[in-house]
Amino acid sequence: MDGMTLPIARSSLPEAAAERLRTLIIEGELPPGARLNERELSERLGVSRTPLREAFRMLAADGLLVQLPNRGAQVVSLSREDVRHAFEVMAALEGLAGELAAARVTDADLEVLRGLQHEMEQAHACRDLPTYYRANRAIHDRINALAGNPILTHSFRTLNARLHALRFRSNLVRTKWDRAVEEHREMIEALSARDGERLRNLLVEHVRTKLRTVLETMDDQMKCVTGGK
Amino acid sequence: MDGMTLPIARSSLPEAAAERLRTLIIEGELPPGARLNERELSERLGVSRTPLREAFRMLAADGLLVQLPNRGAQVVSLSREDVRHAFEVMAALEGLAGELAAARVTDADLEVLRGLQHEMEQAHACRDLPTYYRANRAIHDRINALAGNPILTHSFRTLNARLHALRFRSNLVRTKWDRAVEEHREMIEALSARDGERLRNLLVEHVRTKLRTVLETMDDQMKCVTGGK
DNA sequence: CTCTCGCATGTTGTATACAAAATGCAAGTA
DNA sequence: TACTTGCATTTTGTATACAACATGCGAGAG
Repeated sequence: MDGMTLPIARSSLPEAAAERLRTLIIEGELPPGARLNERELSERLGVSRTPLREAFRMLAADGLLVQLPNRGAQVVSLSREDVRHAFEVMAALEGLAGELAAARVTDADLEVLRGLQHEMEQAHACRDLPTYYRANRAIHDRINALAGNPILTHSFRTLNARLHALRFRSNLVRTKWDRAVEEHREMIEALSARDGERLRNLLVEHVRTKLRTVLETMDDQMKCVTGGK
Repeated sequence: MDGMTLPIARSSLPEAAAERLRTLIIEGELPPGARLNERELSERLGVSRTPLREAFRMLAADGLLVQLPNRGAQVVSLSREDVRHAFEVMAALEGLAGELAAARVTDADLEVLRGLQHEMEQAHACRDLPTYYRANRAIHDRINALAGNPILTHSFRTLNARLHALRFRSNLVRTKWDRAVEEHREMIEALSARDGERLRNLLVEHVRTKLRTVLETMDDQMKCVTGGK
């Protein structure tokens, strides 16, 4: 019998620990800059230091931690420049995803995307930010999946996780929010027309716009911290 | 005194081991598919299993190893599809690098690049493949560095390492070699003109051409293995 | 009073011992 | 002969002990 090869992939202890830590970082429980004490964390996660250290290595490779020799690991804290760099790469990756997706998308895929777009627009109309973000992310994820390139998807996810660690609750100015929704509509259009180049350009521009928004949010947060008094 | 903060970065044992393994893999000493016995390797590298396992995690994150729970690590072996995916992403990254580089390149940078181009053309004239490859790689590396985006550079290097593990001795057909050199000349031109878009297109096309070459080489090697008798 | 040096304490780095899982082989059965 | 089953051996996974290094504090000199 064949066809049932390589099914399981039971997660190992280091992987499980890494997954747990990833969540803690992205949820903000372990904030940027936090130092990670091995003994303390290993007790908290209920594993010994050995698998925990392997988990550290994995997260460091993902860019969520930085490890300093003999001084342990700490949660990465991104500078303005880091964010800009990450978004630049992100834009290129999303652009590629769009280009590839346009060449492979089926009518069934388009239906799903239109459904998500609809959901997103409703959330926009109701000013329901959480639902909006969920639908928004689902759309981007799906376009990426459509590209059918695991390496691309992996890079995309990794970069995304790094940026999510920032936890910018960008409380979205009306005009920008409106524009983002409009951009999404155009993206679906380009995809329907199988116009890869146009979709690429739209996505690149979309990500660049988001960068500007995020940077402004970071500035605001800076102001709150430094000039608040 | 300030300005001398964070200079050192003494390499830790796991990092050193990872670096060593990386070399062994890329040089082909550890061929694709090879299983890595922890005890044997730890003796060979003169470290214990603990740091070696951390090295494994790092290399796995780079995509040079795959780790199967309870079954150890083995050197990745790329399928045709994997190669195509890697090159697709590579093209996007190089394209981005070109675009950014064109916006930041100085006249001094251009002089260096023209020097490398000259070196490459001479190697081409002399049919000196090793020198050609070295100059070729130097040019691409430099364009990437010019982009001034560490995240981009890191992704680029990582993907490159993965592909180098293939060790395709593409014995370069004349026509393709000529064309590659010509493409490089155009790239320097676009860079001189600070034409980012053109440079991006050239680089994307350049990488796609290389993909075709590599795939053909892989096919040939396949033929040698399967149909050689 | 300030700065430096040295020690005490805590934290990370590595090796190793032990546990758990997988692998290969041989004997037994259909 | 082909296939299964169980055991011996090998290999990986985890915990822990010990060593090396970093950090912070206090005493003493300038």
